[in-house]
Amino acid sequence: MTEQQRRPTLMDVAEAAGVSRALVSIVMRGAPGAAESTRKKVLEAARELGYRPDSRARLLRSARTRLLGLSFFTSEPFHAEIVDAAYAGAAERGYEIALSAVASGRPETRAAEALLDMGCEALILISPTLGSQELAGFARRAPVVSLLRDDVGDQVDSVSSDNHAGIRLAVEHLAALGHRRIVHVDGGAAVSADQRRDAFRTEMLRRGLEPFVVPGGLTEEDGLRACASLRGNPPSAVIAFNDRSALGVIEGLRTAGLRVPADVSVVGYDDSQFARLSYVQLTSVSQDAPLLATAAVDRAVERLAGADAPAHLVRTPHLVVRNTTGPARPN
Amino acid sequence: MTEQQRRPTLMDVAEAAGVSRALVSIVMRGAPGAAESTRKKVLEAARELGYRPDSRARLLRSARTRLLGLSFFTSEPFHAEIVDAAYAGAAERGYEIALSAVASGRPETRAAEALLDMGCEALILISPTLGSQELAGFARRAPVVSLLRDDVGDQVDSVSSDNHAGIRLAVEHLAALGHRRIVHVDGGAAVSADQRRDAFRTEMLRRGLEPFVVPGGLTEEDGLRACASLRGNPPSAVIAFNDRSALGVIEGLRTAGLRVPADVSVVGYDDSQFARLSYVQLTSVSQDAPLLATAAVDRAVERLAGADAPAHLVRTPHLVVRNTTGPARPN
DNA sequence: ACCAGTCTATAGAACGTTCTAGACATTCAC
DNA sequence: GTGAATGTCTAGAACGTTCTATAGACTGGT
Repeated sequence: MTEQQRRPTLMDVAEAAGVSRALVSIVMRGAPGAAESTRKKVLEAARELGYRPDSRARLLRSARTRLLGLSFFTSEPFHAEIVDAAYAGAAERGYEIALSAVASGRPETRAAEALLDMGCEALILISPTLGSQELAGFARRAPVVSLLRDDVGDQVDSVSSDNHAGIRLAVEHLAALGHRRIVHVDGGAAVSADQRRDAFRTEMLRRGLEPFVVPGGLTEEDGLRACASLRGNPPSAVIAFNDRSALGVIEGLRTAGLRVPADVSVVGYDDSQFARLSYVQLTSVSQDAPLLATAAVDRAVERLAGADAPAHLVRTPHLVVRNTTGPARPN
Repeated sequence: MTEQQRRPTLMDVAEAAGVSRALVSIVMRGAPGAAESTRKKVLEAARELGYRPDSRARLLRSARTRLLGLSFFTSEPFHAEIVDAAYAGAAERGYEIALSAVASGRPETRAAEALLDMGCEALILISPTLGSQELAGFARRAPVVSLLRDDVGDQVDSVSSDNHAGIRLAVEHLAALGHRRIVHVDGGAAVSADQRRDAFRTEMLRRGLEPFVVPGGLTEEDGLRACASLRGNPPSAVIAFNDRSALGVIEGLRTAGLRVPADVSVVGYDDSQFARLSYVQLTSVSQDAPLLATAAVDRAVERLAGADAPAHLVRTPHLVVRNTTGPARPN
């Protein structure tokens, strides 16, 4: 049962195929320098023995590990979507992904250090909370790409979503439906809450509309609470900071006897898996995880290919219209 | 900017401290065999140079890597909670966790192979979908622990939650509140749906109650749909297969003009992060991610310590009572 | 004085790969 | 027919650790 037989090495395959270790290495890597006939022979021997290259040794020896380190938060469902897309993006460019989670007793520095220790050539950190000082420290050891956060100093690349554009899409959409009294339930002290709030003000004023902003937050409770403060003078439409908050808002409107979208339209932000699948069918601004993930991978690869200096890339979000927005009620 | 200076090695530290490589290794590992004075000296030199051990080399050379491989699905939020807890559990026992995700273009076999290639001593697979044939294949190379699934053959350990006990808790709770017409919206073809359905039947019959079962599924839509089929003869209480389905049920009841819990009580399953934080305040059966995670880690460690044969462990869930359950309406 | 035991330290092999340099054949150009 | 170029292969060093074996310096007991 527990007969842990030693796993076969290059040497074993070499002996079985009657060639040298180096040649087996060449064949396994798909590198040029082996005749087609021997290539077949070696591959056959490897298959026979159940040989798999040892990634530790491979990583240790090779000049280029072609390994991209990716850190994510276990507490953020959206990060999982990015992880998913990053695997595909990396594979396309001939890179592997090494994962490291930021978890309860495991701070971000630890997660990042672990990736470096594994031999990652570059780091992609999803919504890092580290100071730009510390980020710069990592950047001295390998290219670092910050994903979902752009105020990370000039030593670090960043790929983020255009918050202004996202809010503009939401305002545009609602304005086109005839809404005029639009309220933004903001994200409080959250990352990028300021950007979205400012964008809301700008876009509303540009259209000659008054920008009502209500303090909110990241959770359903925050949305619910914000909604309560609107009691007595309900808006025609609400743009929430994120989907979870939007859900709270919807809940609040309902308990106040208002229908969505017949009486009030609601727009979320994130287009989270939840918003998509849920019975809620939330109209939401999508940051597009796959897009962001591949952009981050691309940027990391470019830096490794010798791109001069860190850049701050911004991707444009798009609006996904579902069932929580509709024409404004004539009054 | 891109001055990638070579990272310091044991050799560099050894030279700086004026000792041998081997001694530095001993100090860095905290192994016995170094005088306290030199230990300080070496540590100081390492700190000075910013030395960090190279995990590739370390993993390659050491007999015991003390590395536990953990595979999870990016699509399952609950898995993230387990990953979180696994880090803590492993650290407590002096092990590290290596992560590998099952993602879109990345099947489970690939995730598991990668972990083995990295030198993991044991594998913990969260809700594996592999056949017991394939699982046994991995088990020949290293101890494998299946988490959240127990029908995995006799070559593989499993740690799962007692579905029968979970359902019993829910039925008990509702019965104690005076509910008699209780409906189970089941999980369709999902893993452990059968177990929960059977448990529901048994527990209801034991109490002389008729076990109504309605086909459901994993998502909010499934719950919503199931609810629609109950129209006309609403139950007094509903036990859903999971929290997401429970949410759909609640939504369905509401649109039918029924209040929760005043008119109908609803119990979910999973006690997901979502159910906890949400404004919904769902009463739910908790599988307790930390408990399951540490149990899985423990089991892996025991197997590595030489535990004879694979075992199938079952952990008991508990009920978290929140605001979606209340006394049955007298009629 | 001597041996056994303990503590500290080191040299050098080993882990399983990739890389560098070069050997040997064969082909090609002239 | 010669030199260069190309294609195939190999020996052996290297990557940065840990491990095994052993050396030397002390102790303390006889």
